[in-house]
Amino acid sequence: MINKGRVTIKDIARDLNLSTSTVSRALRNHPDISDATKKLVVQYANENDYHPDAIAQSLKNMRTNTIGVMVPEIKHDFFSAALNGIEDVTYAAGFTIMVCKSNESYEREVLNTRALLSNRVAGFIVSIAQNSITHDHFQSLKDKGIPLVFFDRIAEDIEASKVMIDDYEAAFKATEYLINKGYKKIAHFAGPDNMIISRERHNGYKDAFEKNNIKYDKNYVIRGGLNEEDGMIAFQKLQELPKMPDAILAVTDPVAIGAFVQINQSKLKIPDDIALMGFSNNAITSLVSPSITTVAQPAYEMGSTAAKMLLEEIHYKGSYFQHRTEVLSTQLIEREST
Amino acid sequence: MINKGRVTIKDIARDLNLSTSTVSRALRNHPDISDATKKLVVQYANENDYHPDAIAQSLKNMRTNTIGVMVPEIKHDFFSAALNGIEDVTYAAGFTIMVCKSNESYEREVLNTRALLSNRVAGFIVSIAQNSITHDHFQSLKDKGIPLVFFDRIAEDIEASKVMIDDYEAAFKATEYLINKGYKKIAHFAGPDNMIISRERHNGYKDAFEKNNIKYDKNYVIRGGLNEEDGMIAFQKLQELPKMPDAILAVTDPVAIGAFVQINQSKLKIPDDIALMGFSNNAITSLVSPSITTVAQPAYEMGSTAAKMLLEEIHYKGSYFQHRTEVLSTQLIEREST
DNA sequence: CTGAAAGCGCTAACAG
DNA sequence: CTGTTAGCGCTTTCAG
Repeated sequence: MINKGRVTIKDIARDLNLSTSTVSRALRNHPDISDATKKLVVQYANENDYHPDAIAQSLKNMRTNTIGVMVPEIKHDFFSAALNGIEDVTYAAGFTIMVCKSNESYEREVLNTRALLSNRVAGFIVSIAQNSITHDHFQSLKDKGIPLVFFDRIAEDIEASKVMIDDYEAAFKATEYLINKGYKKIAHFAGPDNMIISRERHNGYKDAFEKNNIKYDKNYVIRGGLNEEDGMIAFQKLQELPKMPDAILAVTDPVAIGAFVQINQSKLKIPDDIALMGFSNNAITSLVSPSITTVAQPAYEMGSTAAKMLLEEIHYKGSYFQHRTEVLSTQLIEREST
Repeated sequence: MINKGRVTIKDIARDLNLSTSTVSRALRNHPDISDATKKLVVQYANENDYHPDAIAQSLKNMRTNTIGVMVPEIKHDFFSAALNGIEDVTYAAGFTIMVCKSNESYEREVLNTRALLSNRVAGFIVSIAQNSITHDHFQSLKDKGIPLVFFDRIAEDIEASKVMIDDYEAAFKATEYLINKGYKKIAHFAGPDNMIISRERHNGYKDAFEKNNIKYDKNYVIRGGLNEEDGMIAFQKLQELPKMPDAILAVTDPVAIGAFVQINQSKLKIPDDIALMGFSNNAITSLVSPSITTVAQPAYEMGSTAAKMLLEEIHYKGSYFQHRTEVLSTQLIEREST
């Protein structure tokens, strides 16, 4: 056994005086093979701890049972929940996932795409990095005919399956909820302008004012990133304004948490001095005190849906796969912070 | 181009009137090849978007640049932080990770081990499932000569590299801290007895009483799992006791959070009626109110250290690799709950 | 029902 | 400096 105890089909064939093709067929339960031979081979394989070499199979079949997943971060609640959903679905389908994180960096995203490509993953599930400049690396996957599904942070300009929520509507409703609660000066901690989720949420926020005939104050829109540090920074910027708002709508829960921490370090009280609202329903928002009102985003389902759509495309036999965009529903969760 | 636009060495060789071996060597910057040929080949490869097929390389070289990672859960703070550390280190070394989760299930752990094995991962990084009965599947990896590193949830009976904290000492100090704070009846929400981290933490807890000449009350040890639901259940069991304790030491932060939620639903107040202490320093423990005292466990470092040790073993050229056990240090973080 | 042979993409002796 | 050849482990025609 040259390869450190790894039993191959060849070994079995030799020991059993059969050809490799017969062994291969017996193992895959091919109808041509007699039951006697099958039994013999399978038993021998089990006894000798034979396991097919997925690498060799992949090379031969020109396809792997691996799915490439790229997320900006692993540690964030939203993404780790989505990963959970992806893993559950792909596991059930006999696939394994290669997980890469872009760390919100364009360069790392490009390099990881290449690495996953080199590993001939059967398909990609991607949530785009905050700093992603172009989408050429994703377009080239489509050009190569590799199935690709985006979730949450999607690319509009690429024809692919997508899983998202209605960010516009969710932000609109969130803002309207605050307005109805009586808040008049509502600030928005927005995300980067190059990201669709940021833009949509910002637009929803903006339009809620219009519909309710309230003047929209540009100065109350603080632009930044999507993570906790960004929420801290945004609140600091807010404090430099001549007049503080009476509510904040954060583009994500991490941003809300960042703001939460800073607010608690100021003399302001939530919700009396300033209300706070997040976006995602991370576990933490229900546990802090006061608990934070937020928009529940079905992270696990977004992941599992993306995985299901990808598998569908991978298994699709026809010539032209019709891409869909699944829009999952959100839910406003009212808590103590508003 | 038969394989959907994928350029191979063969294609380049044909178009450039060279042999495949020359192209292969030129691409890998082999000294035998003339600079002129190298330049020609490399340029052509770039222009035509050539990327080496990692599957074919792996088959040929009998090794992949993939590392198999198995965790009980992805979503938990501790594991997602550890995954982050693993991903950063392996990415820097040019490896990609295949991530599987066992869902705390023995069967799934075994199946995943097989799947990763089939994919010929260069090595394994594992944190064992709560319900893992035997470690045969891991032993068989060692038998096959595949590098394996355990972190946090280790297997004592397997000779492999390990990354852990001194669970005994950490629990001992945590308990002693509570004792010194004046708490007399300290309950322990312990983990499953088959897990080393549970046993060690339990032993540390127990011995702290002995050293301080305090009687240890078996009834105050509630055994359960390691997750949030388990903390909830444990607290319910605790309430059935004739006399409530004045403090709880939870085996993990999720268990502490579960208890936290239940306590808040009872009439008891933290820390006046009952103190609460966790284990890991999950982000959430600092944000809830009252914030929870806990033992900081360096999750990211445990992951990155495990990855470094694994890479070391993978790259080791000698005949006998000396396994180490790295014990990372913990830190007691005092907060409002005690 | 079974076997021989070719080939997936790549690398590495071995020859020139 | 470059080419020929064989082979990694597996599947799959094609031929008996």
